[in-house]
Amino acid sequence: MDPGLRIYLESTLKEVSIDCVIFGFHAGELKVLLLKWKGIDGWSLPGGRIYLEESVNEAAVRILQERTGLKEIFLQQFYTFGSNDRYKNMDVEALVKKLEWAFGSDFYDEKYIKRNVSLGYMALVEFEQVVATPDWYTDECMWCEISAVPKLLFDHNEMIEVALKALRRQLSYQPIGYNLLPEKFTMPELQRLYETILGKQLDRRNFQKLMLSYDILEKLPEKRTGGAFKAPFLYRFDKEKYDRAMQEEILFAV
Amino acid sequence: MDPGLRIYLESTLKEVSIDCVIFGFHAGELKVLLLKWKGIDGWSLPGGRIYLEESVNEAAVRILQERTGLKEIFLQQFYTFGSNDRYKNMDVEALVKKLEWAFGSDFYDEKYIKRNVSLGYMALVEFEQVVATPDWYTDECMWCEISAVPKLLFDHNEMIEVALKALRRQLSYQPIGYNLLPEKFTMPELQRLYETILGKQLDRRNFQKLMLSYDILEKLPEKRTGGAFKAPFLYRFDKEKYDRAMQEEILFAV
DNA sequence: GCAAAAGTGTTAGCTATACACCCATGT
DNA sequence: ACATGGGTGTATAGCTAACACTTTTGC
Repeated sequence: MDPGLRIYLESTLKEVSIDCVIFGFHAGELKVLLLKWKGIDGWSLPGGRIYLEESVNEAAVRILQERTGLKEIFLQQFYTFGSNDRYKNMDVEALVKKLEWAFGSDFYDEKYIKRNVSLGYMALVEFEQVVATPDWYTDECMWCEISAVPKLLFDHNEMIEVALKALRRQLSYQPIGYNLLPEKFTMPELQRLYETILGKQLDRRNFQKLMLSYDILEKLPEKRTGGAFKAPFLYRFDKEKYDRAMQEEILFAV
Repeated sequence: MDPGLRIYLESTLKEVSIDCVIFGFHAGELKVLLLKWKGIDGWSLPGGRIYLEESVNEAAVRILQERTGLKEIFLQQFYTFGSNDRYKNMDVEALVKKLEWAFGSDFYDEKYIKRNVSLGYMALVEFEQVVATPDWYTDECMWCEISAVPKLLFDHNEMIEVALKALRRQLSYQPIGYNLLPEKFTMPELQRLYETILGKQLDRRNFQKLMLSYDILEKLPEKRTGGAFKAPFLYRFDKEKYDRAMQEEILFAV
């Protein structure tokens, strides 16, 4: 086994790890970041382990930074997955063989694979700013449309489902967008984001009225030029008011 | 150390454990179940460890049953606490000494106390049905009004805060009451429950209208007699409709 | 000029809220 | 009888939801 990997395995918690559902928004589509495992034909969510001396939230921030290069972004726990049959839909024997082949015969250990509690974190990131980087286990990154996620390793498909549900729920009591959109964005872009997350169409006029009524947007004098058709106005979040709305959990009835 | 306790410690996960905020409702007050530790003068939330072969949700159900005698009740994860400074407000040295004195000098082990991730579960229970039972560590149970919780061991005060916040949030998109109230209850009792959780007064007529509009209540021909004053009607939840409302997460704008 | 997207206001229906009087029961 | 709590309906304000035409721009 790679000595670096060994040190990592031995200086981190064994029974608990973190998996991240990293949501990005691009070309009118909600996407998640996936990693392809070395040596086996399987994709998974980015994840990682917790060093003994860091908090789980710190670990999540670190893992996110390692995979995306981003710091100080929206990142929160959404569920902790602790089934003892988290691998029930997989051919565990075959997977273990492949893992041993790829990572060395001492990689597989009951305590690393049989019984692991995963803390699910979800992150909202600006797609354009992400520099996706694989980890020890993986050698390829991919942004995948939420509606076209392939069968993933472990219970990661379920994790995405649960994260999406949590995200939708969150949309009803907190504003979303600060971390998913670039600094300046147009109202139609914001609307597309909401529509994508909620999975339903919204009325343009009502959406605009609603968003403006929350008093967290600043209309800029500029417009987004260069696109085809009529140039839309640009907006920016008023960070202070946005944060206050986050705190207060004002009802966002969309 | 007690041999039973030793077996328990050794057949359970070491880095992860469960703490339960068990909410009950009695005499118009929201209460939580607390346990008093043996040998030391400290109270904590009921908690427990996870056997290697059970899922964390199964463990939570088991722990709840061990402490309250109840099964099949409302129980769900609300947050996972994984700070590495979860004991920062405590005199850890002194606590450890007391624990060793109470449980044997081999009780304390870095891996059991220094770095432990706690899965916070909250339960809603019918106060009257609970037969509170202490565990290995404790010898006394107490229902404590939510507004009068003493300084607890570990970070358990914070846990109650977070649980209460989650409960309030939940109230806005799911009905609550099935597990907190006896089978038959009056509208004023239900209202008191909501008022207690939300921490604010509600209008009687509007509350009744709202609750009835959700179509999850069944009005019974009986009344609650025996009390002073006019006898109120009894209601019962229509379990099927109630469960559907839980599933659908209909907006409960209270 | 035409197709596609963006800007903008009004109205109707509904829901949330505020509010008061009578009734039943125990003391 | 009176004090206390429970039962019930209505009117108003505010919000949600539905809806269409004009403007801009690239082709």
